[in-house]
Amino acid sequence: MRSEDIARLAGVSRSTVSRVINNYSNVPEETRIKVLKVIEQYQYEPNSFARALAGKKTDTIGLFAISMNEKENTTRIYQNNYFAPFVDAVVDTSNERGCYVLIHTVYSPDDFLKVKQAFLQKRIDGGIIVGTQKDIDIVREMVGLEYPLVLIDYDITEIMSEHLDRNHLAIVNSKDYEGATEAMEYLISLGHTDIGIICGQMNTYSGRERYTAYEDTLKRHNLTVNERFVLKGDFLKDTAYQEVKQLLSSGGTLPTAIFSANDDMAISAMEALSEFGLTVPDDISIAGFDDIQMASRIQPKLTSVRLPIYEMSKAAVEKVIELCDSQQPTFSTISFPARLMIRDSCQQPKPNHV
Amino acid sequence: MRSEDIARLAGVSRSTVSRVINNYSNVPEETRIKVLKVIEQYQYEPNSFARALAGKKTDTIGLFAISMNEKENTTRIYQNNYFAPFVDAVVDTSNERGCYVLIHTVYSPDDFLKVKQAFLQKRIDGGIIVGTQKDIDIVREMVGLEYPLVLIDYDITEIMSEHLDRNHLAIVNSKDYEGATEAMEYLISLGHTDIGIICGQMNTYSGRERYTAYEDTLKRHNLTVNERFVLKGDFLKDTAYQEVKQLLSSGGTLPTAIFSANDDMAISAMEALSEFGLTVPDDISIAGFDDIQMASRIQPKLTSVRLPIYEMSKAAVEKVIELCDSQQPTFSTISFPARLMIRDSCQQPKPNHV
DNA sequence: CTGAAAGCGCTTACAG
DNA sequence: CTGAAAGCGCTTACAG
Repeated sequence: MRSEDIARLAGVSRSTVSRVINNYSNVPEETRIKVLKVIEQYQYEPNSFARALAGKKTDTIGLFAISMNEKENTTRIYQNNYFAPFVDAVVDTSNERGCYVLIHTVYSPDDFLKVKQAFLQKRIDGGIIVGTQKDIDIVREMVGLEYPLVLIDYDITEIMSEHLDRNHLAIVNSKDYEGATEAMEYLISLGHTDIGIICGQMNTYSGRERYTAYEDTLKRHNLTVNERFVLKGDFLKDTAYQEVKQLLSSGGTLPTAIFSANDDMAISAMEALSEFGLTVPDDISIAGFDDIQMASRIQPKLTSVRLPIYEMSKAAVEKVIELCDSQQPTFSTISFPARLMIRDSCQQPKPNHV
Repeated sequence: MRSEDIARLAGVSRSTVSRVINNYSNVPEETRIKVLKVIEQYQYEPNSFARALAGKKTDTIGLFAISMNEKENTTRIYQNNYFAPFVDAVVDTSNERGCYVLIHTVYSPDDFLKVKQAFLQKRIDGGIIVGTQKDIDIVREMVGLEYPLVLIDYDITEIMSEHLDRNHLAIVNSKDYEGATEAMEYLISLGHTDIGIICGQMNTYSGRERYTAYEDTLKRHNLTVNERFVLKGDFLKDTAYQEVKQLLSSGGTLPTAIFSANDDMAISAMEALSEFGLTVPDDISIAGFDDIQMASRIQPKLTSVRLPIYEMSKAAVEKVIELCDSQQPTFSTISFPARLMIRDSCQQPKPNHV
């Protein structure tokens, strides 16, 4: 069934069929109805490729999840508790808006070729990139392609200093610095002075922001950053687990509280602590970040900073669509608030603690 | 940059460019290299739509996740612990095979239109359908479209009796019956005789299989099915939670063990029990199904039946691709083994139990 | 081995 | 208001 068939059946030309499909105003109601009826009857759907070729949009956006250091076959990206909700929300919102979404995972720089291809082959109108380790080279290249693009969680300063703030770009961030600060202030308000951190990946915006908030808050309260308590975690469960184990078995003093740059790592830390015979929050308080589903379901319930993932994803989708539609696109930036969800994993430090 | 440009630059015709792109054998090495070099140099990518229009495949498969009864805005599908791994694995495998994947969620019958459209508009070469509540009408319609289609978790008997076993269809299942039987046998071997079940959705294949295994195993051991212990759960956390609460507060006898048709519901049940002052496994044993990530991370670690999701997804992708490629497609069926992961949530019933 | 040409199924100026 | 025609960027018989 092609538009030509519909045309014949309805007794009009392909042009007219096309006009009704594309909602042109200059077709009389009578004709429109006649054509629509035939279309309905035969369940006709215009070939999307032909439409796109002839200049229409593809009505599909790309969602690219970058996770270069998750090891193959161990941690897959959608089981990563950070990505799943984004995928969820982006697909949802796009579908609501009548857009299809093409989804692609990037585990290696090679995979990035496929992302570029998706644009070059005109498979998508625009794209959303989410994930850790988006180094500037890749972003520069993507931005250089001049297709509508939304970056989730990216350092605006970097964009600005590289003059990448083009008019087909938008950045969607969360206020990680503020959120992390809130968590730190909370820990300090409980009376903690020896506070450790499990860092995220420092080559991500959020990784850096969460760490900087940690450092700044300590300094503001005239507390020192104990290098021994600054653990590398890379946002990865395993890394965090190892690092905590190591700290525990080091024999030195321990922090009375730990702020973890994400929940996955916080939970790993709890496991490590528990295996070491330490209880949360009795012995050590732990606060996480992301407020993943599991956070409120483990024992003790994890105090964590919640990000409005759904709203962020929605904004991202709306932004790409907007960028695709507008003749006069603009560069824009939007940042969503984060908020501390206080639960059971933190309490005052034991008075007898060294 | 179009093939014509490449042709000019390489001093050949578009036909030749197309031949090297499509790996025709009858182009001399010299010419091939010459063309390839130009393509490389300009990072040319053939317009996917033009290719598709001219008869090539689209190299994209659709992944449709059906979840008609998750309520809007409460449980989103990718946070549903059953779907996330599928999405993960399907995207992974497809990408490896050089395929893009178009993903779409179906929350309502209306959404199904979009799935049909994806086929009708020729956006995809084939599709995979995963999810609960795939009723036969919809399947019949999809199969009727005559596009390569793979159904994950679908009752083969139903397909056969409806004569839907067409040659562009494949079914990928897991041995839920065997897995559930294993769990039940295990519970019985521990000494349980009063075993309850939290059912999944009975209009899904896996929901029925898991229940039937429960019933059959009890009968085989001459144990009776106590209707009071058969709880409706619909695979949903909330429903399960409510039902368990209700059973607990009913005042009647309680089962000594509960088999839950999925882990989400098992965990909800554990929450309900804990709020009621009951401990797992001391007071009541619980076994789940799916072995989601969280199963091994909660306290106590949940005994659960593991499904080889990754392998199933991979098989599904390979099957669609195979169906798309072959001129002589066949109807096929494949079923993967499930296996009980014994952890800490089950033990022998207390001797003093009524 | 290779080019000219038709065709894939649309959309959209253009002309009337 | 509407049709004929050109064009989107490919692929593939066809002919040589």
